[in-house]
Amino acid sequence: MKENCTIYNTIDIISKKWTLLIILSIHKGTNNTKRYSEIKKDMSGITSKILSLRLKELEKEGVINRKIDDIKIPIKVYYSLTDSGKDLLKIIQDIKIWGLKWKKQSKLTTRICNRTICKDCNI
Amino acid sequence: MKENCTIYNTIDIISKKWTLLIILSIHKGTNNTKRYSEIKKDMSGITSKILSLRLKELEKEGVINRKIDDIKIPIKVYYSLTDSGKDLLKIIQDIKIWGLKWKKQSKLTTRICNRTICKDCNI
DNA sequence: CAGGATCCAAAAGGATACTG
DNA sequence: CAGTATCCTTTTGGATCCTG
Repeated sequence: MKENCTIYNTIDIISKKWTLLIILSIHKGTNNTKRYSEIKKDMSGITSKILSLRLKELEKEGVINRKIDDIKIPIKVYYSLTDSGKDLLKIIQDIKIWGLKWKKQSKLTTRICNRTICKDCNI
Repeated sequence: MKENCTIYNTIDIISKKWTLLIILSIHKGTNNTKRYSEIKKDMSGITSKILSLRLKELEKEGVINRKIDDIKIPIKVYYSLTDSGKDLLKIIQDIKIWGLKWKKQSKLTTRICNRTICKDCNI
């Protein structure tokens, strides 16, 4: 089952901690692009190790692109969503909608993101 | 971020190992209902500990219902999807579609579920 | 700036055995 | 049948320090 099930395998890709939030963060950037340090600033609590790990995984999975500008120091690295990455935004939004619909009451504060366009998530 | 983000929290609920597959398995049952042992039989590889753990989590989250029939021994326990559980099926299907669209080529055997209605997943 | 390296803590999951 | 209990392994994530 594990080896052959599309859902099982796909869940494996997208369900890791921070992953979907990272995709959202990149999506928020101008032209779907954001730099490493900007993403890190968005994710309060993430460490550089985990962030670079996730970014590597996502790049390997073809969900994001990595573009390095090392013409001048300090170098800058830009991450952007690929087409498949952009395709994930719909799923992320559906997950959000499900959460708002069914989970809003359970762990709630007024600070939770509950607008159609979320202030925190921008989705 | 962790505390207030709907997506972050919702991901936490649905991304655990086996969770979505369990939901699918229950969905496959007659009237969206399935017994513990039947679910276990569906998930090749899962242990009873993990299965009962997931079922408890999902019940607590209001995604599934648990109905016990202990009139005669051996007792039987029936699990079914709640409305919020049924609502997740759409998301699961979208995840599958995403996986089939973007991941089919990457780790592929012909045995992967790739029909509109999957033989393994029934979704 | 964008990470890599190292070490460590915690969590998650699996194997096995047992029970009302 | 539907789980528990116990023990153990693996995975994951975090803290801290370092570097081209």
